[in-house]
Amino acid sequence: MDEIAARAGISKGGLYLYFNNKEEVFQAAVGYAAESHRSDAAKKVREGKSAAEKLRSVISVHIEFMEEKRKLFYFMMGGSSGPPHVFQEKIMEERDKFLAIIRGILEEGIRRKEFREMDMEMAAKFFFGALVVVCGDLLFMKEGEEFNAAAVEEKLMDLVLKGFEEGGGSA
Amino acid sequence: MDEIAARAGISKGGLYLYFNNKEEVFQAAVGYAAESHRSDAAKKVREGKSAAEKLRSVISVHIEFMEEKRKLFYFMMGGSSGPPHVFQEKIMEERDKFLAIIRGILEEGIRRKEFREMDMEMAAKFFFGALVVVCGDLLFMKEGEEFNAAAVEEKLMDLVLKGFEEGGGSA
Amino acid sequence: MDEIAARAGISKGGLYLYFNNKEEVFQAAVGYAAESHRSDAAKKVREGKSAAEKLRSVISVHIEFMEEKRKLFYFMMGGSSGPPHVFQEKIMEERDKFLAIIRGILEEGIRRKEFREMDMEMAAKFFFGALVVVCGDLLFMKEGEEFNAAAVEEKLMDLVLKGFEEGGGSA
Amino acid sequence: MDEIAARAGISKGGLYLYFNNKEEVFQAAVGYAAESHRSDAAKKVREGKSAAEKLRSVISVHIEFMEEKRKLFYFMMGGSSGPPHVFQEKIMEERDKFLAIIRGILEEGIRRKEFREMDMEMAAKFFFGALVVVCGDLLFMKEGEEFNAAAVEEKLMDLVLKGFEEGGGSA
DNA sequence: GATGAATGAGTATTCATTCAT
DNA sequence: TATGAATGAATACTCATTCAT
Repeated sequence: MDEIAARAGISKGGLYLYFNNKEEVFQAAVGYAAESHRSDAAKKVREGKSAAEKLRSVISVHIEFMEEKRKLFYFMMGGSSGPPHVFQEKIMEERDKFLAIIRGILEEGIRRKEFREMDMEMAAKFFFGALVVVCGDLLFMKEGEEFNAAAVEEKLMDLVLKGFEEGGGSA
Repeated sequence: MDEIAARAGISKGGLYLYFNNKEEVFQAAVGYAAESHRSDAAKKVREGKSAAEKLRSVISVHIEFMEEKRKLFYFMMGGSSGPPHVFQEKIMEERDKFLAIIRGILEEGIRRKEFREMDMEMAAKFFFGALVVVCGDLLFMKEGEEFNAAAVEEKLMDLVLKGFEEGGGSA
Repeated sequence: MDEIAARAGISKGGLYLYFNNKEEVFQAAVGYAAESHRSDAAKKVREGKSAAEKLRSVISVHIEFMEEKRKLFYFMMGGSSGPPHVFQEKIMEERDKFLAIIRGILEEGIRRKEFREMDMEMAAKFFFGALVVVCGDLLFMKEGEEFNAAAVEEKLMDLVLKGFEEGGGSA
Repeated sequence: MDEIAARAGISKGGLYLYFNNKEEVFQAAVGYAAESHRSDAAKKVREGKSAAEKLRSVISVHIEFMEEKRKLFYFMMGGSSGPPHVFQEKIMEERDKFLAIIRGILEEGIRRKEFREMDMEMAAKFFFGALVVVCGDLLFMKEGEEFNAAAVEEKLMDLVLKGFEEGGGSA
């Protein structure tokens, strides 16, 4: 809390005027970041024409998020005090809201026959997991290193849409 | 450390005969688990005929791992004290070794024309992320709930191989 | 201080316009309560004909005080922060003034041959202690419970005047 | 806790090996002191022939206690953390056990016709209050001052047995 | 004068680490 | 070798006090 207060530019006691304990600070930080992430995603998704285009928007928003929010990410991992209360309930809660956005896109894609029939619950997690791990590298970039967002976006979409298999639909 | 010593059936002081500090205990635990995970995976992978079959083996081994090692997983997440020392370097290190196995399978698949050309670095992370998040639910299963491993395996493989797109090669 | 200010109907900062610190607030509160207690006692004592009647007045005023000033009493016991600054000097100071009133009654009683010769310093404390502890129960009365003031007064006076011994002067 | 640990000659952490929190330290200290006080009193009381002699024993034991346990008394008044949880429940609890001893003596005295009929509950508090306040002075004695225990004992017993009234049984 | 947001010294509690036995 | 009692640095939280408005 000392450090958080210092970074926030207020006193330790001041933190407690707005939050009752560290858990609440944590939740507020996670909640705020997740909400802005989702609203960024939702906005860009709305602009997409096809479901595929929308998925691509989610990817690009996530990449931006990872580029900007490194610090917050570290805080989220350091987490609130004590054991990982069921793996940081707040994080899981926000994750689930994010998964809902993805599921929405999948539903639309299936309706439009852009995507094939599939277990959407799982497919959403599939996409989310792939996205998070692939973009996770952004947290470990050194000063000089480059991260070609456009290329990552392209390749990720390709894998998501066509899978690994040779002779897929793209042929 | 009290709890770790108790579970290990030795004294707290005894722990320090074998490890210099908590970080080392953590690293040993993670290292051991990851190694056995990898060797289980490697063994089963060797039995697979096709690259696809091998990827499927990775999935089934991971599911077993998650079912058996819940406790360890919590420990890994609770982690050593303090902030995510560069996101738990040891975990990342072991992850990278695991990614290497996956990359190996991908290479083979591409060579055999089973899989198409792709950025293997990214594809490995893609597969790994999807696998981890989809199987992460196993950590939150309640006593009574069921987890149909065979079905999960099936669906995951299908998504990995053919992607989301309608009219893929499976048709 | 937050709570005190709130109860006083002014702002926390305002408290510091009238008092320099919490200790002074405490002293003022104790002083005020003690003074009004003493003046109530003194007035009723003046109306008493005999010394015994006057002692009885002290008892009845104290009972009223305890009934009305519970809250204040808790505050006095919670006290200012830290260790009992020589057992709350202010409280002792006010106690001593109260003891003086009792001593005055005893003197009068002895002069009038109502009371026998005795160490008045001690006798005053004797009376005061008995009074405070017996009436202390008032602080712990539950909502429904009854406290028969008249009966308490009667019994206390009887003990004070005649003591425990069988075959005392009342016979 | 820092200070308590220092005085006890152990480390702050060490305190927590034996007590779970400050409240428990407080209770243990009060409990221990009260128990030894009561057992001292009980022992000396057993030696007394008459009920009066027994009451006198209680007085003399209490005087010794006050002389020896000043420090503890200060601690008890500084109390555990927070507000006077219903006036320090533990203290009240121990006080009640002490009152029971006094009541026992009173019962015996009444049975033997040494004492007259009276409300023993109240009489016990009466005696206890008088005793505590009269002997409370011991806490404030300066270095040079004298406290004549025998004289205090004598006078207190006289007041308790015969009361204030002129022409009592002592005549 | 009056306010209440902001401060930071102070305190109870935890837990990785040590060391006498 | 093995133990576990003891340590003390670290940390979340409180609350009397201040001061810009």
